[in-house]
Amino acid sequence: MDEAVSATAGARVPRTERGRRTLRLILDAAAAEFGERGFHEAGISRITQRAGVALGTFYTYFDSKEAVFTALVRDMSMQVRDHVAPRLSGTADAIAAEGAGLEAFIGFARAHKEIYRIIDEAEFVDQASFRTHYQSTVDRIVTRLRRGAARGEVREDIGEVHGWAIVGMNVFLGLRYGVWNEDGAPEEIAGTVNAMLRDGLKP
Amino acid sequence: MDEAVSATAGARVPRTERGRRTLRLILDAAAAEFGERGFHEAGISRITQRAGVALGTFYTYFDSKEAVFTALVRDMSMQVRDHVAPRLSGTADAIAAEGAGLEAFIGFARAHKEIYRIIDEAEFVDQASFRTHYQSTVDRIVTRLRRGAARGEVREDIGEVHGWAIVGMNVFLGLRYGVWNEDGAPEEIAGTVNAMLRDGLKP
DNA sequence: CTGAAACCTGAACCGGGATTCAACTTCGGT
DNA sequence: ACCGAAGTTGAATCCCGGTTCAGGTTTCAG
Repeated sequence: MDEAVSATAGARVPRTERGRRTLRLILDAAAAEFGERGFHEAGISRITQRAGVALGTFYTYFDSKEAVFTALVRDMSMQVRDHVAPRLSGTADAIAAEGAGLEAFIGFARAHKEIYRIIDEAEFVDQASFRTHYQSTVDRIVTRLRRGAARGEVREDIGEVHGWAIVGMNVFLGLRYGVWNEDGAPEEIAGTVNAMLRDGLKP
Repeated sequence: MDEAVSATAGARVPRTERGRRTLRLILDAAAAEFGERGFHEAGISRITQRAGVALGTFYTYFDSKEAVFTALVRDMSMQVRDHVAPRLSGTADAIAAEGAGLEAFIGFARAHKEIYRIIDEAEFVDQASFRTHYQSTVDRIVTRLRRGAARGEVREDIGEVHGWAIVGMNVFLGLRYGVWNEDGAPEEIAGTVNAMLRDGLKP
């Protein structure tokens, strides 16, 4: 975890170098704690222990347990985007790009199994963050596909529904083949989905 | 809510008529409470108030808060299946059947918005129930598609990956177009997905 | 009718953990 | 050097809700 501290809106901004260091410690500890135990089982005191700071220090930087969580959702959201984005360019066409996106996402999920315990648990802890994350993900997908349509690579009638369908696929495949069990190579899974996305399921 | 009480394994089985009535009251109250507030915000005392019984009565039927929740997940899971299954037959082919399944699911989600606060929150409260539900859903989809493949209606290489992809699509579309916002007719959404499933996204 | 099992009641218990705060230490600019 | 701001500390406070239980009521088989 080496997110830019600037990314963590909602946190009180440290004025000194020491403060920045401490905030980073707390943030990383929180990601680990929430990732392992989920929001409700996680404890502020456990977070501060992990971080190696006193309990009260936490409240120098965050107003509440919910506040760190929100900051983390935002951060993870950006991490996913930044990890997937570069893998999209250099693909043959818009459909191949979505396949590459899925492959990158599964890889990310394997390396950051805490992602579901943070972003997805937000559905039940901090709906606003959850919706924002997925809506913007959908927006990016739809934009990419429409550009592909303009280039004649995909059908013309791309809409939000396609975006939500693809996000849903990716999320569940990431959970099943990234977090729960690492059977199957990401490339193969992405390949299967790619074929389905390109030609459909008909024989 | 009028689930068969027999469906609720995990609950202590009532011996008298009065007992069966009370258990049903608690179960329905719990579904409403969990549906509105989510697992952690829900309260046993609030459930018993809704049900119109004393606090202690709850523990005549369930060992813990988790226990009712598990019973409810199982019950909702069966309700979804029973609502979707009949809509699958009478469709033109295996691909059309999946479209019909999605349409039925969105309808169910609109009528039972508590579904995500129960089945999906189980990912963070009772993983075993969550996995069982989705694995069996995937199994059903894969079985259907393979039968379709045998009839020459879909491609031969159907595997688990296709099943998880379809479930993921359905879950996210149900959340977006069933629970969050009812814009768009289920038939249209299902139609869009159907076209995608049949022919893919290529022009 | 009757007595034992089944059921119901709700006040009291209890543990856990989020949040506060007043005293103390370190930092950084002058 | 010095001082105000920034940061740190952890014991104490506070609240909340899940669970227990001893005593009462209802049911129903015989």
